[in-house]
Amino acid sequence: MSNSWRPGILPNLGKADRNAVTDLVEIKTLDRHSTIFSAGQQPKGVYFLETGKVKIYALGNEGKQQIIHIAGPGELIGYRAMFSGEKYKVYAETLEACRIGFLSQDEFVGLMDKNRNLRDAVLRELAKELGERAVFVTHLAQQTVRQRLASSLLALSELYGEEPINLTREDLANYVGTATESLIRLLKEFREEGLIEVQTRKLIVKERAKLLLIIN
Amino acid sequence: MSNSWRPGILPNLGKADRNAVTDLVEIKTLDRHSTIFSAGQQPKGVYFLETGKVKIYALGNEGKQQIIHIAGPGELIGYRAMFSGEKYKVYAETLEACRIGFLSQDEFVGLMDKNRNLRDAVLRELAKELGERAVFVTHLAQQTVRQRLASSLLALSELYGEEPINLTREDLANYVGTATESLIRLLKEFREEGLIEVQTRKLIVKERAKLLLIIN
DNA sequence: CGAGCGATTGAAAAGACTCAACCACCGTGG
DNA sequence: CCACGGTGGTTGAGTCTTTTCAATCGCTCG
Repeated sequence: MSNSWRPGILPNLGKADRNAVTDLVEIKTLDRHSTIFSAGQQPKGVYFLETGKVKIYALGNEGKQQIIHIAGPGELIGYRAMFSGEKYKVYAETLEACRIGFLSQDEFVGLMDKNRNLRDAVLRELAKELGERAVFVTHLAQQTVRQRLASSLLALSELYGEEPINLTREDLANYVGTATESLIRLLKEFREEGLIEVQTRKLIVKERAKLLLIIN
Repeated sequence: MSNSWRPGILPNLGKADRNAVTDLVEIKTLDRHSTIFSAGQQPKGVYFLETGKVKIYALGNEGKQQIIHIAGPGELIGYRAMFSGEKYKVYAETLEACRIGFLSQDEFVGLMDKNRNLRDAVLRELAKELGERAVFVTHLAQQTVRQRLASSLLALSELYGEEPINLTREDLANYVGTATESLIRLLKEFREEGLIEVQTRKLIVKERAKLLLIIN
């Protein structure tokens, strides 16, 4: 039970266990704006995102996207619906060119049967995400858009690491859960307050501490 | 892969598998307003709710509760944090007198090791809840309070079955994710529109179809 | 009977959204 | 090489939902 649990299933496995999964996939390259799967489809297996970023989003009644998660390199994608035996409730679409592999349900479940570490990692990941989502629900319900943008920028800067955050205003708005125009106005405020640096599409978090203060 | 998957882990197991779990617990009675566990505590096992209702909630920054889930008879509670190896992120508190049993982590994990059905049911339940929560996030972000109240009333009327929904205005507001006063005003509207019947604490859904229409 | 919690109402303020218009950048095709 | 079209970004104004604050009510329980 170490504290350094990283996002995703695979990053927390040892090299051998991880390779047991990744050796089975054939990596293909996908362009930006490619759909990996769509809501309503029956899951056939899981996807391994080797490089790139993928947005996972649900569609609201008026067709507005709610981005639930942005997956990064090393993550498995699409396992939730597979395990629940349901159809996908969300869409997965590449945000940039990605290298992605596929593993059929039979193969993956076969590995899980043989490999207790993998089984535990899957269980643990599902449980962890469920907890995160409880917190997320609370934030969404109780925090102002300003606070949520601060949270989002911090989370995204983790994901993007050294690179600047690179999302359209609309995607960012759909991630934060607000209107595009509201997001733009707040970005402007944050820039004027020196919290972030903005180069059109590229955002750089400058003052983590102050963003944390906004969240409070 | 039947379609009639019911909420919770145990209700979807066969009688034998279910009893393997419930036979190990010693049922105790808890009064209304009893705390089962609190955020920050280290999980020691799981709880089996034989009868009664339990609210699961997170606390926001200003101390406001966000009710994530209301558990009913037959449900297991508290497994998420146990599986993720984290401390509880949420609180569990009885909404009425309850009969509850406890099963230690070792006992439960031991059962899972021996019983594939239980293992699968746990996995499936976690995956299912995770999907539900994605939909919930989308609703919270995109729907009006009025729409969310309609959804909530429908969900709660499932849980309460024949009996009227029995929650304080504050709990209901914290479930919907709104201010108590806003909730009260909307309840009044719904009552005037004949959608529900209100007897102080007891709510009865009268017009399911019209509530669905509000959600759209 | 009084305390206190839960429920209710009114009025005002605030936060966020919508709509509409306009700008800016970029790749394309003439 | 430049005009064109389109997508994405920005701004302003007005509206509306929802929250907040303050006050009142009413029931229940010791």
